Amino acid sequence: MATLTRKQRELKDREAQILKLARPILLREGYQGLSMERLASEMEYAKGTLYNHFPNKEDIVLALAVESLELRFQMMESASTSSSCPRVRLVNIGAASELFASAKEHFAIEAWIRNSTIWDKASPERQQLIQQCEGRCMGIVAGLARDAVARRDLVLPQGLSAEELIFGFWSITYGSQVLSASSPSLAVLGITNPVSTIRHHCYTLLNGFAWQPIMDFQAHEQLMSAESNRLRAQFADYLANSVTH
Amino acid sequence: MATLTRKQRELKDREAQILKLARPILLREGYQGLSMERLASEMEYAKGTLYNHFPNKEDIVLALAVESLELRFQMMESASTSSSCPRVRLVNIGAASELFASAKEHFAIEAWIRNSTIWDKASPERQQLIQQCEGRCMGIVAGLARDAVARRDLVLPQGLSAEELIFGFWSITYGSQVLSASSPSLAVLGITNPVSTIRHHCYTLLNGFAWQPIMDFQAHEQLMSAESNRLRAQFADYLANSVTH
DNA sequence: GACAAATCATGACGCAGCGTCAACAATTGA
DNA sequence: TCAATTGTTGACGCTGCGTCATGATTTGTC
Repeated sequence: MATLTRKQRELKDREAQILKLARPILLREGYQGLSMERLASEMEYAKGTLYNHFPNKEDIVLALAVESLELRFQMMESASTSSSCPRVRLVNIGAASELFASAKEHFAIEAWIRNSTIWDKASPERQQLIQQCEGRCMGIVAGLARDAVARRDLVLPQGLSAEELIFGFWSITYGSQVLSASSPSLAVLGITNPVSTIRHHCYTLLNGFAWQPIMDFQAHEQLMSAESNRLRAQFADYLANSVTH
Repeated sequence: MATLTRKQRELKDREAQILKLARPILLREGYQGLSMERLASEMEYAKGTLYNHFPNKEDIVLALAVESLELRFQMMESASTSSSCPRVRLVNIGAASELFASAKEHFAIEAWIRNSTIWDKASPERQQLIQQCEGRCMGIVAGLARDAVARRDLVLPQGLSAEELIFGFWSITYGSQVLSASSPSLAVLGITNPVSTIRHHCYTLLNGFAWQPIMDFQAHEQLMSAESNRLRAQFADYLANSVTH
């Protein structure tokens, strides 16, 4: 019977299945394209069953974001342990952030959850999970800055904490990624290669803070592309798979 | 008659009236809170009449954004002509940008239009208007950078155009503003004063590019707060009025 | 001032999509 | 074997967008 053949499919990790189905829809057709009825019918379940797993549509988006942020965290952690020199580690994290943003099916989710319409309707539990992810990411990078201070590679300017110093890099990276993704035709404005442009700014900012070892931009670029390749290989599954599927 | 008393109200600038009504709703209750029926009933018009002015709900949001960007442009222009020294002018524009972002009823609109769900459904005409505003803003700031180059206050690094140099400042400013507005509790992460933090980064970046005249952070701060006060006074009407009303 | 043409206003209607819930089915446990 | 519990279903209520036939108002013309 039809009922039986569906029952054979696991009942356990349906939540993961839902998310797996929802992610590409959200990527390809946006928030409008994702409807509970559609999700239900494509899964061959009734709508009510979905609501046994998620209290509302917004919570599905947050759940996707948790998955994505988990990936971001892993990439950042991998990048931050791939060297012993704090400045190099920070640059490597920059490469991780670039790579993450290039995977639109992950990065775009972050834009959705910063939308108050979505954030506010999701469950507090899920909201908290996201904040934890964010906190852990900040923890990695701020810790790294503190290492640099301990080693005397970096002197924090009067009035800036390690977290606040990192916030600048977070802002410029995230800001440029948002603008690149949403500003229709940066190229028309004269910005042809935003990624490389922002690399240049981060490099200048690092030198501006006199974060040792000072290097030239060539060396900076070489570090970034090397780490970028390493990460791309390490996380190929999570990046490529989810694009095609 | 009831019909007459409403007719007495101007028939001409109803579009402006609609926007005036819509803005505070959008600010206070978000995109969900803004409904065509509500807008219509609060204006004492039928829904169909609204659709004589705007093809859809999204277009209203873009129209609001055009108004806001117009204000941003004026503030930037005022800031950029309030000194003859390019570096000071750029810092003043930074103050304008801070001030603009502090007016949530304007800044929040920008977040909405970067949402593809909204952008894509709006009319091409309105989309184009927005892009023009953006272009004009970039024009001011990039022109300023070019002035600096002409005066030998600034040497563009190999591979960066004036626009690309400006893009860095745009990204860090905008990024920090988005994060401040949407990251629930930056303070928990250790960022207590994002605005002043980003001032510090911009200052460091300017020095990093060796943009003359090099100054100390004290001087930078003083410039910013002076310009901030000047702008606040000049644009008091547009900032305060729209908050209360 | 009378009448036609053009313009504008109206709100009932069709439709899509969210979330609920009473009814029903399956599973568990004794 | 028969509760009791747990899981599934889809029709239903409701909100809100955008349309359009109908009717009102204005404009233009003689």
